[in-house]
Amino acid sequence: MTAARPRGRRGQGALLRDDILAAATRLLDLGGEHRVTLRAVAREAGITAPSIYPHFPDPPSVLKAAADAGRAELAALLTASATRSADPRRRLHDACHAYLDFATTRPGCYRVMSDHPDETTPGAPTTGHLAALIAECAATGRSTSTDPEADAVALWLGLHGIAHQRAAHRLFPWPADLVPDLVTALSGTTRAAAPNR
Amino acid sequence: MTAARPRGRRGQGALLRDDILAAATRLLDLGGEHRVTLRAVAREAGITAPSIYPHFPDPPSVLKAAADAGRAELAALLTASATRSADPRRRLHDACHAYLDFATTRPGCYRVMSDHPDETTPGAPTTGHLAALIAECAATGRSTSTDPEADAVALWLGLHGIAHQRAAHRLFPWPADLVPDLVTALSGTTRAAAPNR
DNA sequence: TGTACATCAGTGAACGCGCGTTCACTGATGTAC
DNA sequence: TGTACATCAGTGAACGCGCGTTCACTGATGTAC
Repeated sequence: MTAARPRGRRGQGALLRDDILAAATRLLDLGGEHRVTLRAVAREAGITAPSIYPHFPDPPSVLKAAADAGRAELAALLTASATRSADPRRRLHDACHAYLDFATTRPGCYRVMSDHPDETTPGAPTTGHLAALIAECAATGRSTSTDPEADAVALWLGLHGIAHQRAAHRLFPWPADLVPDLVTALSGTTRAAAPNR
Repeated sequence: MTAARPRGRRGQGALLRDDILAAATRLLDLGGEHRVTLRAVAREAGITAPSIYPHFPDPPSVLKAAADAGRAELAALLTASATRSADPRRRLHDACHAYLDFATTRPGCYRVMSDHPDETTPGAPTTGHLAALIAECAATGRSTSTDPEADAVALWLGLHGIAHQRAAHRLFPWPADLVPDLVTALSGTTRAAAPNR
């Protein structure tokens, strides 16, 4: 339980919404979805439970908002990863590692993102980024992909499989080149340029 | 709630264990893990809640037992899938479809299997089957795999990604050849013999 | 500038619910003599 | 063969807990005059 939150000033009520979301995300990454109850979130945010109602109609909508915030955060990380290399193959691998790093450092948030997905576009924001990168590789002769959109979906699903099972078996000795091999196979890129990571 | 279960005869007490497990599995596939409470399982099995204690020490152990039973069931399906074709490539694809069919028809059970995994060997029983099939393909020149164990892990993770996200987006129009393409890419088999399924 | 008032951002007590868990018990069934 | 008894497979009532949700309220802050 956090120290009591000072009462907001008039007109600043919306600030509490962010505090609630931050508290929920903290609980999520600490102990998983079942820890995110209205009362627990209120305790974590230093307020009382009824104070949540003006900002969220019910508990599921808090989780949905946390998932949406996670997707926005992941989108920013993917965008940032594209600035770290000039080689499109390298950028593709960097994006995949950014995805997996997010899943590792924010396990509860990652999980709630797949359990409360963006219903209209599964894979958002990941598949869009990956498709663009695969298309770029294909356009410059670095990938044999003829359908970057479909290959991006397959690659995303592979990454999700890795992220999800890794979270369950943190100590298991996974194959050494699991990630680069999977990325290479599913993106149709040549093995030669797999980055040394 | 099921009709009251007739009281077992003397010496038949262990039968209730199977009834409890069956009730838990039913709830699992109907509504997910959070529906599996001791009281709900007891209602579904037609008994009272305290009757569960002689058979399971606590709620998590019921879920763990359900996951173990699911793994045994999946192992049997994978074994059965290997009898349907003489072509190793075809058998590999059949095994992958058997895996995905299990995940589709038993969603709650599949999910609890990944949430309560066999801690010593992740991927059991799937990776063992897949590794043998990939090795067979490689031995007969139908796969370029040089490390069937590692490739089986990657393939399993890809299948898991598909199974897990499909469950969340049942109506999404996934790429038409998603499964055969992913299986082919991750197993190193040649595209020519992908079965028409 | 002063003052009455409306509003905003919450609080705190209370409710009913389903849960896990305990305990004493019951009644049918098998067993010892 | 008959009968007393031990045991087994459960039952049913009760407990304390955390939960979601409601309601009347409070006290600081801004606003109208």
